[in-house]
Formats: sequence, structure tokens, C-alpha cells
Amino acid sequence: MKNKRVTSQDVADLAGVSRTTVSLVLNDVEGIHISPETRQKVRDAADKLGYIPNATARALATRQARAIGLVMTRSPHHIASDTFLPQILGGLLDTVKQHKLRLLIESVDAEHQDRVYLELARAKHIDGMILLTPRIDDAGLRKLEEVEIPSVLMGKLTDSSLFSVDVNNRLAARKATQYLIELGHTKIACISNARPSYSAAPDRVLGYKDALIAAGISPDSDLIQYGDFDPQSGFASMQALLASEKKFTAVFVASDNVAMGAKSALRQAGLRIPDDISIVGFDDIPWAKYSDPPLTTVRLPAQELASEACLMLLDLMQGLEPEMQHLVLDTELVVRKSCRRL
Amino acid sequence: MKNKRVTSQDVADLAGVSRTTVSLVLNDVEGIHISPETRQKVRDAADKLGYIPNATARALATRQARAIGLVMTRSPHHIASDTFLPQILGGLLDTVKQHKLRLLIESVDAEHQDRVYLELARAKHIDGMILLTPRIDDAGLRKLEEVEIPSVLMGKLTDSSLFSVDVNNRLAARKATQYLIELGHTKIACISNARPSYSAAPDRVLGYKDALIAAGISPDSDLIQYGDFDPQSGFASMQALLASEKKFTAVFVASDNVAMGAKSALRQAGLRIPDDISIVGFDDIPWAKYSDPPLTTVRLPAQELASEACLMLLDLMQGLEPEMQHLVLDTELVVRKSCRRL
DNA sequence: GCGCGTTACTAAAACGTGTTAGCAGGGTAG
DNA sequence: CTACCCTGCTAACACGTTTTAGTAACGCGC
Repeated sequence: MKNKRVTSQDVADLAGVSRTTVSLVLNDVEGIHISPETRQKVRDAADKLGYIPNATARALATRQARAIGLVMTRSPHHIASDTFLPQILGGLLDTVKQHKLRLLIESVDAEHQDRVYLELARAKHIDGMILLTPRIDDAGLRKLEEVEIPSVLMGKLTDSSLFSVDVNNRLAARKATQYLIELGHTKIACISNARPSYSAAPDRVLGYKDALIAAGISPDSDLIQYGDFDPQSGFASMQALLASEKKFTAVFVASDNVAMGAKSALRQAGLRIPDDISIVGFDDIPWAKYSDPPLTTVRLPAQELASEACLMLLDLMQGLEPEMQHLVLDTELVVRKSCRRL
Repeated sequence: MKNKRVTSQDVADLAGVSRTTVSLVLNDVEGIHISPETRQKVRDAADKLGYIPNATARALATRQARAIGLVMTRSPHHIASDTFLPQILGGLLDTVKQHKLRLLIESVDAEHQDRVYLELARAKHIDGMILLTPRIDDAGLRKLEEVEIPSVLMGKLTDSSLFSVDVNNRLAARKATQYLIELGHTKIACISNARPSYSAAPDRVLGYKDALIAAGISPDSDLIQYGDFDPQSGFASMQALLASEKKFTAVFVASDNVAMGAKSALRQAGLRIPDDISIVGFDDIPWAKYSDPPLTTVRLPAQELASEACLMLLDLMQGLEPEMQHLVLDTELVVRKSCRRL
């Protein structure tokens, strides 16, 4: 149990060279001349001692943390019930690992927004950050644009100069609603994925309205409810819809997770899917395929979104200009069995 | 856009004191005498310059990263479909934030296990780590015990001297199965949460067998299938059960996520829950309550598990001995509507 | 023998903090 | 008057790496 930390000096001593040489050899620095014998001596010594460079010291010297941050503007409760997060994480971890970076996770509550971003950035614990589901009114984010830390938005902020990766929420929502219209539905309700202050929510509602208007149906605000990420909110929203006098034969729910709760409320009211009410979701989270009935939904390429955001961030971190300022990935309507033709 | 980084030297210069004084004041070091006027001068200067200490330099000097790692022995694909993860993350983020620490996430694939743990530990990017769902045969973990990095297991490894936080999987599974027996079921199948090499899986199967044996029913290995975290595997496992000649009226599925797939397979085979087949899950993930029918399941206190693991780790990091080496939290059978009396 | 380039390395200066040892200056006890 | 302690501060080292600027040795053409 020799607890003594092994430093590059120890390796240098054992190999009979200087610390500089050790660094040059182990980092495979280009354009430098070191004899093969010396290289081998250094490698052997490092192996023998089980030398592992101190990441902190390296970060200080290179001014690079070799880590990126995933920042979420959400309460721990909302994080806990976010079935969408694992996919993002999966995609991110994959890409991050390929580039030998570390991933830091941070949740920001509404109060301390502005300070947190700055601290994270300036304290240099990370080299760049990916911002998840930003709020439209996020003042801290605005300040971030002035600071020189590479960051990529997952989602989109109107009038923001930040780089972003997103899907065309409005168009996707429109296509989903349009599908319901093509099946003959005319009284179509809508439950959003989140409160209007979160950036994707209004866009998806707009897309829903677009489809209605294009079909000559005028949107009825009584048929629109705002969810709040979790099934619970979907349950409450659907109950509110059912309690109102308005009739509807179909509903577009802008989040599978919220849809889960909405479906539950429908069943509890004795309504059958799709016989009485047709339903289209959004996200295509893993269980959508396995729910009862299998949920027709809009597939959001979560992992790709995460990967692309990460790649974009890597470009920025290297001082490269990414190809596009706002990358928009395609969505796809996955038709299963939760809708019926009227 | 003055990109120049603000260092403690800048603050010292502006305040007309030494760097030492700046450090002493801003860190509120106890038992040191600095006049109130000087303190104020330093604070003002720091505010004016927007000084944010460089975390890396601080980490190097204090030999503390002020960060902990969450390490998962899973492929990115399994992470993506893990509905249980957000809860853990929620609990962890909450606790971590309260202690002003950062959270690092790392996934380890089976091949590089041993190296990764060591590197993570020795490179000192983190001060301690929480290990999620370890594999029973994880050789790297064994080595970890020899290294002096504080770590806490979520889950349990037999014969491991590592600190751990877990539930009594065997007892919980036994109670779940027993509930089915009390309802009059005698032909009860079982689908595990994961392959036997993951630590909780065999325990839950053992608990299932315990209940059967205690009731005088001899376990039938044809009625036991092994899932693999995701709904897909539950679907396949249930199909295998249905394809075999053996009859059963109830099934204990040791993971809600896997249960989702199993239910789907049942429905596809034209079987009704709970009329034809009763089903008990495990985990009580958020949607269990909203599924159709609402799933009777064993509640795993995920957030508490995460919080406790984190607190235990914090103790270890401060050199304190936690109260217990193996903390075991209680589970609770949440009875909903997925089982019927025979 | 001189200048010059190449090879194989090293000494020392960053990087930005925390922290220990110590130093003036003044008060106080003996 | 001396010895000693307190107050309020600072100089200098430590942390472990990367990187810049060099140096000593050698070959080689002329």
C-alpha cells in the first residue's frame, strides 16, 4: 500500500532522464528528436511505476480542462422524471469518450442562472458547454454570449447568436397534427410538452395551429393545455380537457412522457385509445413502442442530436467554425396504433 | 471584449495588498487576523474585477478536485434506455449541489474496466466515486479496493469491502412474489432485470425462489428468464415464456422497464392484464403509476439511494468513517391494479 | 579550423492558486 | 529594559504538469 503518488519526476529519475523528456515521450510530441532507446527507457519506467499523469496539473499547464459540461435549466424533480435524458446522455457519453473528454453535469435553478453560467465558464472546470432545454427568458444565457466560452444550445433561442442543434419543432408538430387531420379528425386538442417559457413548447403549439389553419380549422384555445415535462402534468392537463365542455376526437401531445399521463387520464375516464380518442405523441422515447396501444409519435433523434451538439462543440473548442450555426435534424412520424381513421 | 483572465494577483494589485491576503479574505480562513477595512477593500476589488478563482489551480494547490464521479458499467445503448437513471441523477445532483461539488459522469465498457477506474482515481479529476450497477465479475472493482480513493457502491458486491448503499433485493423480490402467492397464484414466472452477471439480478431471482419454496412450490427453471435492462429484452423474454409449454398465471418482472416490454408481448398474444396474467414489477419508475393497468411494483427509493450514497461518499472524503459499511434502505410494495385474485 | 545544421536532450519558466513561515511594530508583564 | 505575545500582513514555496529557450556533442563541407 504505497500511497505515495507517482509523479513525472519519479519516472524521470528511474529512467535517468529529465522531466521534460518524460513529458515529451509520453505525449508523443511531434517534431522532436528522442532516440528510440530513451523512449523505451521512459516507457518502461512509467509502466513499472504505474505512472498516471495528474489531470489537474496538466489542465493548469495546458489551460484546457479536457472536459465539457452538460447544463440543464431544470429542477432536480424534473430531471428525475425526464425519460428523455438517458438518450441524450447515451449519445453524449459515446461521443465524449471517443474524444477522450470528460462529461460534467450541472443543473441550474432559476434563481442563480446568470452567476452559474459565468462561474462554470470562467472557473475553467470545463472547456465548453452544452445547454439543454433553455428557457426563453434565460437572462444568464444572454450574458453567456458575451463571454468567450464555446457553447452549443440543444434547442433554439430566437435572436440568439449561440450555436445550436435542434429539430424543426414547428414543422414536426405540424406534420403530426396533419396526420390526424388526414385521418378525418377535425376536433383536435393539444397538450404541450412544457410551459410556454421553455423554448420548444410554443413552437410545437404553433405547428399544431399551423396544421389546423391550413386545413381551414380555426384553433380553439380551450383545447390547448400546457404540460410540464412529467406524466403527472399530462394527467392533469387531460383531466382539464375532459372537464371542459369542448368535444374532441384526437389529441396531439408534444411529449411522450406527458402523453403517458394523458393516456392514463383518458382510460380513467373510460375512454378507449384509439376507438374513442386518437393520440399522437412526440419524442419516441424507448417505451413508446411498447405502450398500449403502441404510440404513434414523432421521432426525435435524441442521440444524434446529442452527438452533433458535441461535435459542434468540439469544433468550437478547437477554434474552428462549425459548418452551420444552427443545425436542424430531421424528424419522422412513426405510425403505430394509437390513432384511428374517423 | 477584454479576454484577459482576472487572477488573484490583479485583485491584490487593485486592493493594494498581497495575493496571500486576497486568498485569506476570499476563502474566509479561520483564525487569522485581517482588519475589516482591508477585508472590504479586497472584496470590493474582487467584485469590481469580477474575479472568479481558477478551479484548476485551486484543485492543484489543495489536492482536492471538489468533484465526484458517477461511474456506470454499461454500454451507451443501455444507458439510453435506462428509465431509472434520471431519478438517480436527480438525487445526486441535488445533494452534490448542496455541498458545492461538481458531478462527473463516466461510462465504462467491459473491456477497459480495470484501467479506467484507476485512471479516474489517480488522475485526480475527482475526489471520490459512486459506482452504479457493478458487474459481479468486475475485476477492476476488486483492484479499486486497494487504491486509496473513496468510493461507494450503489448495489452490492459479495465479499467486497467497499462501502455500499442498496436495498435488500432478495427480500423485496420475495415480498413481491409472496404477494402473488397470497392472491392464490401458484404458477408464477419470473423475468430478471438483467443478466446474472449484474449484481442485483441473481438476488432478485433468489428472492423469487425463496417465496415459492416457503409456500411449498418448487421453482421451475423453465419459468425463469433473464432480461437485459430494456423493454426489448422484456418483450423477448415474455415471448420465450409464452412459447414454452409451461402454463403460468402470474409473472414477477424484476424491473419496470423490462416489464414494459413483457406487458407488450402479453397483449400481442391476446392476453389481458390482470384478467389472464397478473404482473408485479420492480423499481416504481415514474410511469409505472400511469401505465395500463397501473403497475403493482416494488418501490425502490432511487433518489434517497443516490443521496445516501453521496452523503456516505462525502464522509469518506473527509476521512470520517460512515455509520454503516453497508447501508440498506427499505423497499415497499406499491399495490396498484396489475394483479388479480385467483 | 570554422561555420552550420542536426540530434538528443535539459533547465527553467510558466499556469494560478493555497499555505507555511516569518517579519515589522506595538503592547504588556516581569 | 527585556522577553514575550498579539495584530496584520507578506515572501516564498508547493502543487505537477507543459513548453520555451537553450546547450553540448557530433558530423560535414570547404
